[in-house]
Amino acid sequence: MTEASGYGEMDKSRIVNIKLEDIDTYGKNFLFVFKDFFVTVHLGLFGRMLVNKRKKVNASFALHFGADEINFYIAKTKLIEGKPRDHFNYKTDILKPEFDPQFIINELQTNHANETIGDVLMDQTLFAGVGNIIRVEVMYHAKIHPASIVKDIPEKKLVFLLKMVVDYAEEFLNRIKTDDVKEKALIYGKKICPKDKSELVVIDKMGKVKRKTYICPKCQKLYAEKNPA
DNA sequence: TCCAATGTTTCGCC
DNA sequence: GGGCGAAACATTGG
Repeated sequence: MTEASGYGEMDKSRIVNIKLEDIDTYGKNFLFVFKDFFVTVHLGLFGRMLVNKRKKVNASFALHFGADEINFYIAKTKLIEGKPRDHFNYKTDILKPEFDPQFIINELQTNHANETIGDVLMDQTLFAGVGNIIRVEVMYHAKIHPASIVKDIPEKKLVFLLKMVVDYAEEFLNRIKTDDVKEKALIYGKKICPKDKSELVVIDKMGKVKRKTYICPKCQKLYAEKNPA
C-alpha cells in the first residue's frame, strides 16, 4: 500500500493504494517500480533522502507506507511508463553486475572516437553513475590525460580504465558512507601530485564537460594523434 | 558575506 | 533546429 506526496510537479495521482513492486537504481537515479510504470528520483547536487525521518522543510517527493515513509528533499522526479529496462541500458551502469566493459568500448570506438576521454566519462548514457570526482580520480589512476582522444587510446588502456571505473566506484560508495571521499582522493581537490610532488594543473571548462578537472601532466599521458595523414 | 560544489534541465541566441 | 553557453534550481560548508 502506497501513497505519494510532495511539492514536486510530477502527477502523483496514480501512486495511491498500489503496490510498490521493486526499488532499483540506474546511475544516479532511484527507481520506484510499480506495475505499469516507474518513478525516477534524482538528487542532483543538494538532494537528500531520509527514511522515517523528516527535515523541517517540506519534502519535494515522499512515499508513504502506513506509518513508514521515504522523504526526498530537492529531488527531481519523473513518472515513466513501462519497466526500467525498457528505458535504461543496464550494461552502462557502473555499479550493476550487468556493466559490460566490452560493450562500452565498442560504443566508444564506434560512435565517440573523436571525443575526449574526459568528456565521454561524464556521458550518463555510457557511464551511468560517473560524476566529476570519479571521473577525475579514475583518469589519474589509469594515467590517462583527460584531453586524450578516444580513438588514439590503445584498447588495453581503455580496458584498464573501465576496470578502474568499477573499482573506484565501489570505493567511492564505501567512502561516501564514512564521509572521507575528498580526503582520500588522490588528485581531486589537491594542489600537488601525491606521487611525484609536482604541481598539478587544474583546468576549468576543458572539453565539453564544464567541470573542474585536476591533472598531473607528468603522470597522465596524453593520447592524441601527432601526425595526421 | 560570499563563493563554490558529488548535477541536470531549460532558455536564449546565433 | 543544432550547438553552445548561461541561467536556473536550492543547500551546505569553507
